[in-house]
Amino acid sequence: MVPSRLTTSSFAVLGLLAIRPWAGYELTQQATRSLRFAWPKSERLLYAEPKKLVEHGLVTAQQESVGGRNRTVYTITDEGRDALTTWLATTPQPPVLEAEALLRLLFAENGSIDDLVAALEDMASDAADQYEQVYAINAGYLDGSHPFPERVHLSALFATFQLELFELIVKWVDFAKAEIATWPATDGLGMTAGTEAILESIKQRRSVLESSSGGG
Amino acid sequence: MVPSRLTTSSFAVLGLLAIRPWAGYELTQQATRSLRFAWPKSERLLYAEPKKLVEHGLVTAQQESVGGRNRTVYTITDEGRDALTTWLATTPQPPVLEAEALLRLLFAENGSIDDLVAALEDMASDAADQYEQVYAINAGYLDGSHPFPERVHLSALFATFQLELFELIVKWVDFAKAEIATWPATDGLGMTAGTEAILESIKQRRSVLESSSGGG
DNA sequence: TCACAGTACTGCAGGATGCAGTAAAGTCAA
DNA sequence: TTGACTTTACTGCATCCTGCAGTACTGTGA
Repeated sequence: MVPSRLTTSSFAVLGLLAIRPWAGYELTQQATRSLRFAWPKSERLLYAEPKKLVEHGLVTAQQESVGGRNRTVYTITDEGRDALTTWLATTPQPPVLEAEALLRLLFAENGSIDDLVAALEDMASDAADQYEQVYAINAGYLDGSHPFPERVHLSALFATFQLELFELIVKWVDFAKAEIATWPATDGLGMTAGTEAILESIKQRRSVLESSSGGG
Repeated sequence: MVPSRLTTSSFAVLGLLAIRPWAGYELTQQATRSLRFAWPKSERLLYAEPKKLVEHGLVTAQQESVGGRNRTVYTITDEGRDALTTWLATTPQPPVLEAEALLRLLFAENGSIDDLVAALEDMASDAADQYEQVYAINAGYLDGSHPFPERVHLSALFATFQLELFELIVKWVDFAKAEIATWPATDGLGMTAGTEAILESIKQRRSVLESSSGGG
């Protein structure tokens, strides 16, 4: 049978296997914890990916007996390391954000002010929790407690992105709540003074990107 | 046959239909354009959703002949409006970010510095393009050119989130590039002076959320 | 008139998710 | 030591969702 094709998720798992060998279960735990904010995937998929990698010869599987119980430990092969390196030289997919709370903002005119505020507060609360988690983990790394100390330069840089993102969400929700507090209703408002001010401030904002390296 | 269950994507389409009736094709265009940054879904799904909504009685379908060609126009029902309002009172799913470029940062030790920088620049370039698009559309709304002027208060508020997010990405990539420029290689660096400084600054950051409304 | 872009979809293979289920081992308390 | 509960260690299946190819007709400019 022809093996199914390798996806970004395959390389996500392969990347973990490049750090050290993992059992299937460990892999799902590790991936949901450490990749949650860059490449969030279901446990079910994470169990399936290493099998696909074995079919492609990028990984080998060993049955192990720990305390009389079986588990499968996966180890990356030289071909696997090559495939990972090759993949890193390709172009990544653009980032994708899925935010149900923002969808509710766009359609807020069909619900109450309270519903809208509650949805945004949920988003902020999730972000605040995630901020706490990332903060707690990374602040701890200063004492050398990183599970793979030689990789801390990568984790730390990634953490700055996560924290800035969660901070942005929390702060934006505060801003949005202040604006919504001036609304008498969710529907039919159109160009209020507040909206005009927001659109004017957008127009002023422009310059921030011009000084940057952006270019496409 | 039992109709398949309504998903968040169903309500996304229902939300568009609450604004005005749309043909299937228009709906896919409108959804990919206006929901791209809150709820990005495939054209294929967007064609299927209104049919599901019809099965549930939330929408009606009319065959139309425009210039001898057929198309199906969908119109929301009263039940549809009720369902939308009910949905808006429920709790939203937490936001999800999928960023392949960040995955490449986490596994960068398996590739070159240039590969890593290129991946991050791709992400920044995508974000800069999206910034331009959102900027252009929203700056134009000041002259009253919004296709649904009574909804501009919602679009404008949403736009502030998008612009801040894209700006964050572009600026963070600049920061990350500056840090990476100090690296002699991608692998085995561990706790460099730069990494220590980053982790220290994370520790100092903490206070920013404490003044906010966050709380879960 | 002919190519090409836009309108207006459908079918299908296969990737991804959620949930339920299986089963054995560890953990804690009555 | 027995029983309840959690953790380890997965698999199967229905359904969801995506990407791609394909169909077919209309409008536009050269």
